[in-house]
Amino acid sequence: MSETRTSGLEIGLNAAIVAVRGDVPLILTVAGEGAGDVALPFGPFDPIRHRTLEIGLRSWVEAQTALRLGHVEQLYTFGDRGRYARAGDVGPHVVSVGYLALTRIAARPDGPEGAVTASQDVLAGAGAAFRPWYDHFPWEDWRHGRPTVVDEAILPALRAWVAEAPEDADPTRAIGRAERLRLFFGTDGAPFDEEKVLERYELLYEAGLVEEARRDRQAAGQTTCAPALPGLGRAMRFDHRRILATAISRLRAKLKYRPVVFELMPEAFTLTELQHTVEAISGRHLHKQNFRRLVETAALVEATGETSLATGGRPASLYRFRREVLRERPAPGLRLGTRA
Amino acid sequence: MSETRTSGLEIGLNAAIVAVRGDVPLILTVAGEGAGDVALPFGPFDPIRHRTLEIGLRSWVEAQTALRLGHVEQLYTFGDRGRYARAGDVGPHVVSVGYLALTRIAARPDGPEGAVTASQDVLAGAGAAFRPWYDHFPWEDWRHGRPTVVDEAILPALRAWVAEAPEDADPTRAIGRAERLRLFFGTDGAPFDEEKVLERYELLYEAGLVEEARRDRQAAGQTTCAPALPGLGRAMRFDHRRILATAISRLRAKLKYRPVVFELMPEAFTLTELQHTVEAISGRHLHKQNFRRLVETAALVEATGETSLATGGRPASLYRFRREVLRERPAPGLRLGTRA
DNA sequence: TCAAAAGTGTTATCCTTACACCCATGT
DNA sequence: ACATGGGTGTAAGGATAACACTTTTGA
Repeated sequence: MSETRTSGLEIGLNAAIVAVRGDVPLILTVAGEGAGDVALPFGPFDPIRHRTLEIGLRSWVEAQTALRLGHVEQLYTFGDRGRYARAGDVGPHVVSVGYLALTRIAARPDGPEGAVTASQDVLAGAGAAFRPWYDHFPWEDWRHGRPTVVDEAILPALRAWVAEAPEDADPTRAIGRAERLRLFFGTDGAPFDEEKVLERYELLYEAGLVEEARRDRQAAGQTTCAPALPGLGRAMRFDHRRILATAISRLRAKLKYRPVVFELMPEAFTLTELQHTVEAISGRHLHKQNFRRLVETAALVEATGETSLATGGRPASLYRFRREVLRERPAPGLRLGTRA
Repeated sequence: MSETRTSGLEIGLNAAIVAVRGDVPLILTVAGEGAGDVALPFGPFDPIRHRTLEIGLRSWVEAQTALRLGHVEQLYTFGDRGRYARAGDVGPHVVSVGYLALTRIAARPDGPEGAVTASQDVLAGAGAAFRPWYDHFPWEDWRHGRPTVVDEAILPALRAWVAEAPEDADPTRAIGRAERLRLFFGTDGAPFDEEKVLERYELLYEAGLVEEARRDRQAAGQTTCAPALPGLGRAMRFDHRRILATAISRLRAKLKYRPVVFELMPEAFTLTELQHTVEAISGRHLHKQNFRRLVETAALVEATGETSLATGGRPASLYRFRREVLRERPAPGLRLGTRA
């Protein structure tokens, strides 16, 4: 599952494969070359064997991981390997196409983090594992309010970086450092937009605070590279964390107009489980009553008639996704407002 | 500006370059090989000379057309050349990355359609020309109500196609022919969604109504290929019309949350001109008063103090884009509702 | 004076947000 | 009985959609 190289131009497919277990959004990772090196699963595109990029992606993912992919969506095509790419890192030239894919794993937390299901056994053999995506983006989990790492580490560091050059040197850039900080992190009265995951990551990269920035600059021969800020999550290989940021952004946006959550849910679920899944992905706390009315008025689910006893309180009605909405409404999703 | 071919895998960049003149949205096209063959401008990506795909795109576009591109955005990467691709059509394997780019041309209709501006002279030399995009998508212009071609040609033909197999044979497809017709074309009480340009085109393709479908199926060796329905606009080379459909979809969506219209407007403009440009792109008629309030409350523009006398009636105040909104609001766009 | 297009004021309706409260189960 | 989470009704505020009307120019 590591990059192969041939001469000439090559197309690589990178997959951000997402699942949710309980309240934890997970991303499938593979072990990189060095110790502690974590990467997204990667496969070459062979145009002879596969008619389209998506078919090629599904093919190697399903062969190597025994996972059944639900929704699959192209994210972005990168022609470069990070902005400060090392020559010789990969074959001469790899253009990589990023994909987001959703899959279902054993739904409930049935043991410690290390517990594996049948499909995960297969993965473990290849050095692959689902890991919580907030391990890589601790500043993106706002379910319990603004994360402490934002106030204690990120904002002070970014404010210092803003102070270095409040108005950006680059004249092609539409807005300066100060405004980007304000808009992307929701400071100084600006509303926080949970969809701007990529913007936040790129700001942290540009400010040199994430490990990848330090690594890339060092490789590019820059002498003065400050150490990365601690607490900013686990780095990934190449620009994989940027791809993951793109995936999270896209998924958080898509939730609102397409019923993609249900690709991550078991067949039957309670409304609270559904809410927790949406909260896990969007990184926001939602208002219970409003969420329920939203789901109800959107007619996204129907009661199965069963109830779940595993709640710890009053038993909850079980629901299933109402597939018919796809035929009825043009954009069926959870049109979350600013609060719920 | 035509496809070159070498051995091995190659990356091509296709650009949908959009401008607006008066009430007419335009797309830059180049002459293909055969007579009447129209294509999107195409250029190879050379990873040695250009660090990123976007830099590569801007480079050959600006070199060949003397156009200054504003907003540039990646659309989609296609690994195949149409679903019924002919072998040997292009070099062994070309993966093409589609881009949307916006540019400004002489704003007002200053003569017949053939009139050229300075930059268009350069284009004419390369066989390139801006042409109205609704030439390729006559069913997408709903500014004066539902287009006649929809009622007279498309709906009857699609209903016949639905009657052939109301429930789709393909079980992986979420919704059947009947529902797709209803949702994508807004029949039987479903609301019309002007953003579903790609979905509509693909439906017409699948139903075998557009010229490209006939061409591709014939090339794939299908014996029974009904002639394409007349009146369904000018076909394009390869899958370029699909790329253009993607571009229009994306632009219509983006209008609503990013101030991209202004990339197509001259420095100063009247509110009616702005409205007409938005209507031209979105293909919808907008309610004047509501549009004006929208622009005003969103604080997207500011008066220049000048007035325009070229209105044919009462002179109109001139406005310019208020760049500061980029710093103030997180998603500044024309949040068009269902009516305005 | 009339046509043509600019520009304004106001109301009914729906959707979003937020509040406070009741219900059914396990311990 | 009480803790825990499931589940509901309803009112305030704001945004949207639609109405009809006045103003300023050129011909």
